[in-house]
This record gives sequence, structure tokens and C-alpha cells, in this order.
Amino acid sequence: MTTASTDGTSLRERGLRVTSSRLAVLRALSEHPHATADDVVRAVRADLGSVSVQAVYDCLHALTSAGLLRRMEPAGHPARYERRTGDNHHHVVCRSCGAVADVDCTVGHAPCLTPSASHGFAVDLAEVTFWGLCPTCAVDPVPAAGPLSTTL
Amino acid sequence: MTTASTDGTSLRERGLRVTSSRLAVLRALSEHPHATADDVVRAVRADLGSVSVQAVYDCLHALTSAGLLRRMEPAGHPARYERRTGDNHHHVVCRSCGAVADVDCTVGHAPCLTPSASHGFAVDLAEVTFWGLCPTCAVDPVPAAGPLSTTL
DNA sequence: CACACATTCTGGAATGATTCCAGCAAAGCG
DNA sequence: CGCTTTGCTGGAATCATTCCAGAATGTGTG
Repeated sequence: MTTASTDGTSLRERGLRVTSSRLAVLRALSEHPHATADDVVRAVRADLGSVSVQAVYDCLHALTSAGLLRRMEPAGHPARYERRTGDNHHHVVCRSCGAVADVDCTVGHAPCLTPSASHGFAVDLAEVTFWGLCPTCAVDPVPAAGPLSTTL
Repeated sequence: MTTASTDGTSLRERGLRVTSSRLAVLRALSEHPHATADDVVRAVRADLGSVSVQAVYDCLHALTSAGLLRRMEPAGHPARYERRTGDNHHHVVCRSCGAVADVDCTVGHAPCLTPSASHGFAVDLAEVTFWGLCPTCAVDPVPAAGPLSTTL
């Protein structure tokens, strides 16, 4: 797994300019994995004083396509970002509050899954999302979101 | 798998009122599996003449929570609906054009996956999405969306 | 078969996450 | 230290989806 430094080295290594916003975004996500863009905006503002929303989105995109961040978007919830990249771990999402937790690969190591019949698609990534209720929401449930619960 | 009739029986069985819009939505999705809400609106209008966007969203929600439809939402693309429910099949999504195709369960039958460590979550559904390029886009790629390609 | 009532549908406005745009500011090379 | 490239600001726009209030329609009861 990759959850490297918060100084500029990892940025420079990937040919990205080192800016305070980018470092702050990385720091924010080190402290709060699975944060939403909005969470990151708040964290970065608390850290640097003031940053525009777009600056944060730009950073998130730049860092994501450089492979320093991973983006996941649970159906019905805003996107979340995390620093664990490279390992193919998966996620459990709470259908009540949207909380996300990491789950290590079920069936061994990467690639842990290969589609049986891929209809001619050139598949390069298998994404697994588990849906359920987090410990807190299991006690007193609320609304609900995400795919319908089936018999698992 | 469940891809039943387009007359009102399946609706009545689930205690839903039989309305022309609902039947039209079911028909539309029989002909075009993995259609977006917008696709359905167009299909239903071509069929019935005029329906409001909300009527379609209402139908989609009603049918989905009744278990007659399944909703899937590929990151970065509008939600898609399909009539195959009950079986736990998965999807391949094209990161270029967003096309979706069905993939049968990789590792056997439902439940084909169980999270190793679920952090106290009560998991009830495992959702698998494969990302890649569809046959058409593999020829001449375009933009790109969805999670970053990793080494699979 | 007619009614009454609960649902569903209409049209229009609102929301929330994310993106686009044009101009200013900072990063990094020489 | 100056230049060019890249990143940041603020404000407006987009897109899917939802909320609202009132009109229309399906359905079980008398």
C-alpha cells in the first residue's frame, strides 16, 4: 500500500508542482481517509486559511490522475478520496449514513477478480463495494441509500 | 433471473398500482436494458405521447424499491436501470463512453463474495464493477471516466 | 356500478456536487 | 532575476435528481 510522505517528494517524483494547497490536501486525506471534496475543503481551509473550492477540486483531480489518490463514488453519495492506492482493496459503505471503511481483497491478491464473459471489453480494473449498515446505524437505522439490499 | 411480463401482474403482485407510465417504463427497460432515466423518459414519451420527468423518476423509484428494477450508478455517469434482478450479476463499464454490459457472477453463485474483515458493518450486498474499454472505444479511445486504471 | 380516498402525475422551481471560464498569481527553469 | 508554464480566484453554469402544491387517476367499498 502507498501512503507516503506529506512533504513534496512524492509530488515532484510524479512531475507535479509542489504547492501549499496540494500538500494540504494530502495532509487532510492522511488524517481523514475517505473524506469528501467538501470535507477536504474544510480541512484545507482550517489549515491554510483560505482556498477556493476549485483549487481543491483541481488538486484532487491532479493527485488522482497522478496516482497519489484514489477516488471512489458510492451510489447516491458524493465522491470520497483516499491515499491508499496501488493495493486493490475494497470498501464497505453504510447505506444509512454513507460511512466508508476499507476491506482487504477477498479472494487473494490483485487481480482478485476476472470477469467470466467480458463481452469484448478490455477490462483493467475490478471494483468491489459491499453495502450494509455501520455499527452505529445498525442500532437505530435512518433513511437508506445505495443499491437495494438483496439476499446475500 | 427475473425479467417477467409487461402486463400488470408483476405490479399487482407487489401491491403497486397499475398505471400506463409504469408499464411503459417496464417496456422501455425490456427493450433497452441499462438505460438512463433520460433514455427512459424519451422511450416512454415515444410510447405514450407525453410524461413528466418526475413521473418517470417516481416510477423508477417505485419499481426499484418493489424489487422489479435494479439501479446501478457507475461513478461519473448518470444512474442506469435494468430488469434483471434477484440474480447477483455484475457489470462491465466502459470508461470512455459509459456503456454497460452484464457479467455473470465470477466466483460461483450468490453470495459470491464475503468481506474478510467488515469493521463491524452488517453487510448484505456485494457489488462488483469491472472497468475497461468497450469494443468500440478500444479502437479509438476518447476522454475517460471512472476510477483510475490500475494494474489488473 | 358509483364513490371516496389514497396514490400518482404535472409543471415549475430548487438543490447539491461538480465543472467551465477569464484573469491574476505563483512555481520552476535558465 | 525574468519568463513561461501551471495553478489559483471568484463567479456563473451544468446536470442529474429532488421537492412542492395542485390536478388527475387507480382501486376497494357500499
